[in-house]
Amino acid sequence: MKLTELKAIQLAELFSALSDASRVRIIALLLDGEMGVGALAEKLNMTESAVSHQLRGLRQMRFVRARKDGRQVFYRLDDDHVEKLYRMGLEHVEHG
Amino acid sequence: MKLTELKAIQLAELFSALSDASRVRIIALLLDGEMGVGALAEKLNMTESAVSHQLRGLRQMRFVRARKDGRQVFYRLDDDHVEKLYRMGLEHVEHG
DNA sequence: TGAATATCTGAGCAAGTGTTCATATATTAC
DNA sequence: GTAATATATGAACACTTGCTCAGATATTCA
Repeated sequence: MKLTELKAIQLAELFSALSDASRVRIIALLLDGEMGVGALAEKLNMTESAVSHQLRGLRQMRFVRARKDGRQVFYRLDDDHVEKLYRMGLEHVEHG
Repeated sequence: MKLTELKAIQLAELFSALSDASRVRIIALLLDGEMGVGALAEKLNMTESAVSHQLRGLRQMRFVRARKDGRQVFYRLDDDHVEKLYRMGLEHVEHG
């Protein structure tokens, strides 16, 4: 399988986005629909700052998308690729 | 989507295995069949030591499997889940 | 306007990661 | 046995990462 160095780096970056338990849990919550930063923080038992930092990374990777409503910012998954990756990983973990 | 903390960690570990360009390139090479450490090192332009260190991680994650023949050790992908993850990631990178 | 709320941001730091280098182990050939 | 080859391993080090903390920005409400 031929693979350019650039694509290897892009692939690594893609998987890096899911290589942290906090981010995985954020994705898992967003699978059920959009959620604000505060609600995420409460569910995850993390500070809002920590969640916001992680969301920034996920946003830059185009894993999540933000929608602002008043002073709240609601996040949701950007496309269904993320969900596919997540489900395939879960399958591997559960009966691999 | 309910997700236990344990599974979040396991998922993160799974994706961590693919979160480095060197490992991604190793996987890409092994998609074409088994290969020895020296051959991998040459193709990847890495030291054999560095490759060996990475292979250990991939082995512990059950991503690759080793077969010893004389003084050479041939590595191959352990199952097809890895390939599926890889291809799905590539798809996302190429037309995401 | 000012206070309260929701989120974002930058600095700092402890912990983790990937490499190199030197050395150890294992196997083959002599 | 010794020498040569192939891989593995541990320590050290630079670099990255994810958090906390303090403070900035943006929006709503009185």
